[in-house]
Amino acid sequence: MNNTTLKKISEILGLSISTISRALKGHPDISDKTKQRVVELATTLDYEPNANAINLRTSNSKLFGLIVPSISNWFYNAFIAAVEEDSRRNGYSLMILQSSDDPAIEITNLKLCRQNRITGLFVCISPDTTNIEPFLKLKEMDIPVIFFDKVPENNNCNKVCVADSLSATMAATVIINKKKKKVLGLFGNAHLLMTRKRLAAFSETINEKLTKIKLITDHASSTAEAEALMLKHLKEKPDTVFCMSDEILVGVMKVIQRKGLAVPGDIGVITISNGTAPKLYHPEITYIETSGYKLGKLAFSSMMACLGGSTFIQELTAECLLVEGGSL
Amino acid sequence: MNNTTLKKISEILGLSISTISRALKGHPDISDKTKQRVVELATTLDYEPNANAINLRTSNSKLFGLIVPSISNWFYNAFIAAVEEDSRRNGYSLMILQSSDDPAIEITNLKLCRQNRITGLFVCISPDTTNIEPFLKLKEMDIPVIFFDKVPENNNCNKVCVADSLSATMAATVIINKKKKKVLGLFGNAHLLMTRKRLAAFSETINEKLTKIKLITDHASSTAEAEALMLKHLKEKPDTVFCMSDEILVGVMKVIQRKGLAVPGDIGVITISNGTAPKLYHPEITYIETSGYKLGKLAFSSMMACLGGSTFIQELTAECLLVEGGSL
DNA sequence: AAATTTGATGCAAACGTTTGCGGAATTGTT
DNA sequence: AACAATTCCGCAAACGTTTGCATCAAATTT
Repeated sequence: MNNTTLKKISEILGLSISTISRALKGHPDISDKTKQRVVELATTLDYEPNANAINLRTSNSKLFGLIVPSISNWFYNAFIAAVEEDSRRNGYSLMILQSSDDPAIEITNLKLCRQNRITGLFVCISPDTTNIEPFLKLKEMDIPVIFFDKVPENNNCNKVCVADSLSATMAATVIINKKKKKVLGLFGNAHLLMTRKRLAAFSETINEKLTKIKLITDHASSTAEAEALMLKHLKEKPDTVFCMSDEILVGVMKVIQRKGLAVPGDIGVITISNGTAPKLYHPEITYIETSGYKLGKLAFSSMMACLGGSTFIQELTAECLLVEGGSL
Repeated sequence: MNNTTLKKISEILGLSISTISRALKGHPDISDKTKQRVVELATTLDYEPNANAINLRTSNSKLFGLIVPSISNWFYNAFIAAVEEDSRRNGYSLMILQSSDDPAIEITNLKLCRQNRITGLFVCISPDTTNIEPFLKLKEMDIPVIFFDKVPENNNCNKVCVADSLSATMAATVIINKKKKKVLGLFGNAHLLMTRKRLAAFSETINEKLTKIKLITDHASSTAEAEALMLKHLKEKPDTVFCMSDEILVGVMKVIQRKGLAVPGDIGVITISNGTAPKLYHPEITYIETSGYKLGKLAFSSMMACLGGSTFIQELTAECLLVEGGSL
């Protein structure tokens, strides 16, 4: 372990440790000549400051924690990529932990974050997390917590979310404008807040405009289930299918391929998505973009605001966007 | 900042810091009664040991670094998930950094790892990284470095790789067994070692068996390019298309969908993949699995071996596996 | 020439742990 | 009753930094 320390440099140069420390960070008290000597030796010795010592001394870890159900997910991927990018640019490191939808692992991960004295936390809670006390406790310790995507209903915390209602409304509007007559709406797990919001907004929009659109809705909590439901509802001859998420879309598209249906000739397709899945098909699927990347950027700026002293509790929403494919 | 420390506990209990420290970790020198008192107070005060102080004192960070070109990638995702899982289970934390294929960012990330005194590093170098000296320097400092996936040609380092040649050979064998006559093989960026290996193994196998199979090969370095090439080569009426990677597969499938071709009726498809993409289509695409997850597990065990004192330099290869879809 | 300012550096404490060693009180052994 | 062993605990140094304050020589001012 060939670790260079300030002490080692100071001994070689016959200077004190504090002089080395100051020289290395360009403190005006130190003469240029000394600075140069120090910097030179430091680079040849491959000196790297010990982050642990610095954090200990300054109690500023420059480290964010990020807890997410799974990193193998198109949406979270994009979110993480954005946060990682901004963190690095701002001199922060990121500790990424996945909870696998297990509240116990979530607690373990949280503990890890605390032990590492993170400066702030980004967290997407698992669906089964009922007790968010441990997270709020961080806040009491002046460690900002930004909840994202799946957020607690509690409203005394900072949240950044996808625009669930708006995105569903936008999708519905597109469908209406295209003069569709019979729509199959496939939604996710019914007990998720996200699902309830999207379902409400979608059916409300479809119905309120007196469009005489016939709407069939159902819930699938996995791709396989979506596939089965699509197969079933196909008998009712919808002219359009709306998918609440990528997970659903993939199931739907498998049925469409299996049945050899033409898109949009035989059936139109529209989905809400981060953008990855819609681009896998031909024609590309028209979708309302709810970008994980944008959400990540938003979360980061919210974090920086908190660190900047803002105690303003807010719930932010990432803008969404219609991206036209050729599927409708 | 309501941080409980050993000192605080010791003052409340009228004991010394060392006693608290020992009590908390079940040291035999401490009486059961004291231990109980200490543990009790520690939990009510939400004591969490300061990892920075521990690392500084013990110079053992229990932290791994992981540098990867991009985390938004099906293969790396799976790899990361595996490493993250094993790390947590073994009491390690993981610092994940993405280099965006930029050698400069790679260096920055490496520096971050060094400053945080990581215990070991997993790294997939970017294609443009020519100088791996900085990585080898870590090794000299007794910090194990496990190269994965895209590894340097230098053979004095630990590597874990996908079985490039074998996977391509397996795919070719499947094609031969299915008595295909005219095969289009689409490969990736020609200057990558991986591509060269796969191309060599594939065409060698196809040709050597005197199968009279007609083989057309080409190189695409993006999905869009693959799409264009597929479109072009379709005129030559291949009965089978082999894709070297997911990236290629997606482009190929878009053309197949666009042309309304039936799989496997009009054309057979086989690919090498981590498994995500092939399952998006119907019928599911037959593929040779090169699992990021398995590779992650392998990398982790290799890391643990190094930390266990093994100085044995080795290049490991993850096994691969034929997964039958219905596309051939 | 004395006093003051300026410039460059060093001292030492602190951050929160771990751990070798030493010490006092209790218990056990002849 | 004298001694040895055991049990339980505290002292203090060390890990590598940062930083307020002190120091001291040289340069400047009076």
